[in-house]
Amino acid sequence: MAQYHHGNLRNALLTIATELLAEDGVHALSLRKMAQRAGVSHNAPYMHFADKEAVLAAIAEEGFRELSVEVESAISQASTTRLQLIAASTAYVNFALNHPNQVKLMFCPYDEEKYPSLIESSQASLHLLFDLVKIGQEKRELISGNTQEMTKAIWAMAHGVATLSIAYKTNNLLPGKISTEETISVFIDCLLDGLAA
Amino acid sequence: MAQYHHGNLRNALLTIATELLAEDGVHALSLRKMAQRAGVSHNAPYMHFADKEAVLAAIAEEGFRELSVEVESAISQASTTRLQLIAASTAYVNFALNHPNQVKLMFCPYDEEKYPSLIESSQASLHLLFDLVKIGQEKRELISGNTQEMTKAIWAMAHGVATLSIAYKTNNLLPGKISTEETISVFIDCLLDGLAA
DNA sequence: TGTAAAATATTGACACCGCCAATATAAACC
DNA sequence: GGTTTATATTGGCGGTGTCAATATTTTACA
Repeated sequence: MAQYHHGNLRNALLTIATELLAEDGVHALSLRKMAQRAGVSHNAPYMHFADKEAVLAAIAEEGFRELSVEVESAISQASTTRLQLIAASTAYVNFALNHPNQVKLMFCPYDEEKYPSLIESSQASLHLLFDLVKIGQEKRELISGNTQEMTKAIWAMAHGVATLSIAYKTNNLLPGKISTEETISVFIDCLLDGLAA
Repeated sequence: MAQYHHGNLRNALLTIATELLAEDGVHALSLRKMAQRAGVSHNAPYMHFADKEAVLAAIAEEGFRELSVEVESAISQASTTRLQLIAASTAYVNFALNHPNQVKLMFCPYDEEKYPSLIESSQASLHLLFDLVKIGQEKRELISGNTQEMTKAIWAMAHGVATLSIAYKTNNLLPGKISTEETISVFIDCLLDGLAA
């Protein structure tokens, strides 16, 4: 028998929302459809989310958490700084390719005061890369320089590959190359070794 | 007196749509509001656009055209390849900061068969950068190597800075630096000179 | 020039949406 | 046990994309 109180509606809604998002994009994600799939009334979600944007922010936050897990795992399986940077960036891009609609939500402008935990989890993701660069510098595998600027240069490159890969998913970003790792490897090598003659 | 036939409704709608998009984001862009502002009935837009997506694709296409103009102009005002790359990337990022919602539409996945002219204009934008790299190689200011891969590495970096700047507009991507050009200059130098020790 | 055809715009409708208000039910607390 | 609080429901409002049918204007051709 159906109980009046769902028990764990917030989590159930988030799971459903993430599914809807992955299946048909953000335009197909509606509070009413979420409620219907969860077997509750069309207004039940408003007990757990202030509005639709709050749902999107929660999905984005969860995305940063999952991204951090994958990037951290990838880093731990590589030895040199160069290989770690390739591994981390590959994980970043693969995550984007596996969750394109979620990643789009992750990099939308949100009100920081409304969603402080979102900012927190996004900064945690970036911090993984920062530590990588810092250790690389200490190991003398990277040039000494402003760690933060170097981190953001690498981040920008990985993020650019990720977002462009999403936009041009059908035709590979780098024709001829097959895997994400090969593609990323080329770009990270460019960044580490430089393009100037 | 108001005429039954508008005369140039398609262009008028596109102008209005671009305004609505810039003002309040894609969620505030509705066919009905466009029609209302243009002074036509709520179904008149369907004479000129198959559906809402077609409007978004048209806005994206126009965006690539404007981007090309600005990037080309920036390139022509710089001398060395390094300065041209900085100028082009700065123009790219500034365009993104000036038209954030439009840029988001420009880098969504579209059906290539539905919007062939959109693909065309986007490739034209990328070609500007490709030519820049190729000439840089010929002038021996860039290393010899796969021109396409190098182009896309630079593109990815510029695009990453652009999209991250949009997402984190409020707090500058690079605290301490002020202008976009300074920020970009740092990153392009990273890419040209390399980060490996 | 007159008329048929095509292009353009309108009215009306439907299902869906986010969100608000009022109400009902269940749980928690003392 | 009774009150307070959290949770969920019903009902409704204005807005949205899109379809169908209709009306008007322009174009094209005889």
